[in-house]
Amino acid sequence: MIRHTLEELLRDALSAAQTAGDLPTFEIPPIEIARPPKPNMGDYSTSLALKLAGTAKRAPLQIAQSVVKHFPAHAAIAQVESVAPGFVNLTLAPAWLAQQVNEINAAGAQFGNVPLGNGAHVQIEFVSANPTGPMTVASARNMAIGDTLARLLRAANYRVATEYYVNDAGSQVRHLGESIYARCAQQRGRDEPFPDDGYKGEYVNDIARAILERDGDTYLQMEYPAAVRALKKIGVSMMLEKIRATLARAGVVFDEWFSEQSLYDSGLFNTILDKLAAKGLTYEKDGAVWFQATALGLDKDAVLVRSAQVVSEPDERPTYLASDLPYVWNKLVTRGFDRAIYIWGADHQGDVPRVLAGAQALGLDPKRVVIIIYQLVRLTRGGEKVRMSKRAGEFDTLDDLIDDVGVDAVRFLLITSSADTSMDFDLQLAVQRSNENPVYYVQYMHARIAGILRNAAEQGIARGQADVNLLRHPAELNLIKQMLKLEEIIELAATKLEPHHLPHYAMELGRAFSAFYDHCPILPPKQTDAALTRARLELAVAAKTVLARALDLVGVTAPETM
RNA sequence: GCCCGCGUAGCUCAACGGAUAGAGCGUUUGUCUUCGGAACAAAAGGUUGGGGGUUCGAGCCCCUCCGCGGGCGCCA
Repeated sequence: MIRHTLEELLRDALSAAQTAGDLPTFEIPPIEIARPPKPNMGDYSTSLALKLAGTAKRAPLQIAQSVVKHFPAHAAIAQVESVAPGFVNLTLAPAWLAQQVNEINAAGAQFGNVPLGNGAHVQIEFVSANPTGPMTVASARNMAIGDTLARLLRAANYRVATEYYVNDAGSQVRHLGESIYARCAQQRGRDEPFPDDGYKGEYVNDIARAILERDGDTYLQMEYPAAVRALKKIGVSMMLEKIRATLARAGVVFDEWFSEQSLYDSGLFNTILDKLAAKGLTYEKDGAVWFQATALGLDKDAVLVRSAQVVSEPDERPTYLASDLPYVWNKLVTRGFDRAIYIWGADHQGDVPRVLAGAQALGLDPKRVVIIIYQLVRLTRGGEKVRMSKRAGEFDTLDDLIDDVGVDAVRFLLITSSADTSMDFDLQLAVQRSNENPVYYVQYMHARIAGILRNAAEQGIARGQADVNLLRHPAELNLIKQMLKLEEIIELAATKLEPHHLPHYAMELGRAFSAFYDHCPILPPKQTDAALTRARLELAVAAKTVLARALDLVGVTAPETM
């Protein structure tokens, strides 16, 4: 990556200046490179001279001048200059830039990959919505962030496993089973009361109907608790199928669907309790089992297993935290992931310290646990706040949103702002706004290139024997620079786990192509120079590849026609 | 009350502690007898919520107010 090359060259320059006595001897800190605000300031810049002024005991500008003086010659660099108050600006060489078109085309779909992760094994767990109803739009941001992150980390040389944590233990899924039972009975004409905590959505009726159709009255003839247990299992698996289908529409496929219940069935839950107890980090109080989180610096202790007085069902006594602890152990020890990444909404931020403390209590390095908190999307419809309650049956499904707005627009929109930003999302506006979503601009540029390539083929223009050195127009060089930036964006986004940089980059790249397209005719009859046609076709092919990659990383399609 | 996040152009949002704070949409104007006009070029639009502080340099870091969202239970 050119950026890293420049860092090394700057380091060499500093070191050479020290050897020559132009600068005093001091330890050279990590070199940070930025992009200057204006094009006439070059392509890259560094403020290292400003930062070194103290340690080097020289005026910033003087340090910058020394760096320029000792900067090694390099084919990629056309100009190095110092500028007040102490910046060093670097300009890339046109000949080198033009050559990069061949490099990009040689790399093809691999272009943009960076070695960052060194093959480390990372798990990303996301969505993990309760399997008690269809996916709602409330899960959309979680899904978009998690899946884009997975794609990004793969591009950054991590081994990535994606996982959906299925909350199939506890009272919520029991309520689902009870709701299905009630609907089955009602559909058979029985006067069965609907449970207070039941799920009132119409989809429960659909499930009941399907079950009656398939299995007849089997479950209605069973003892109630056994029937609920059976219907719960069937309901969960049917909901998961529905959720899986919705996710597939959105371009999201999970490597693993991990059952919460399995943590209890396997005995791992008890093992973890024993481990904590052995360290003296649990105690009993009022019939409940507590985790002594205060011993790890937290404000208060947390309940792991509720008392019989509070929760009658023994299976439902463990809290969320109780399963989070064996789960993190399972991730980091049983399965040996180097890092476990969680994507949680801001409504779970309070659980973060407890899980990290729990990991630490179990002797795991908390740095291997990364919990990304995203701010909740504020859903409105025509300015009115939308309430989301699966239990009351009031919610907007993700399927409906995809029907109305389209997968590409939804994903692009949701990933454009950083996880820390509370987004406003108006379901009514989203439909109208779909045509002005920037995603279409980027896709259009891709389709446009595809159209040009089709035209070229029709005109019998074959690729090959192109001399990319003919590419010297500012719009051509700028487009190449933007394409090269993909590597930096992937490295940045993967390092900081911030997928929102991708859509902004895609727009920037689209603009660069559009400007090139407007200023530089490619095909006859507009372009009469056959050699230039071939060179520009190479550039167009490269641009198409990079645009497609940028879109794919966000999970957006790159259409050949629109 | 305490904890976390956020307050940037009319709207939705960007901006490794760096240079004159940028995009999209919207508004206004222009370009082109369209290699795909879902385009390009330009303009208007800002005291980065207020006030202090640190720094050569602050939208970004610290303090403090105000506002918004979320969390603070043997709920899940």
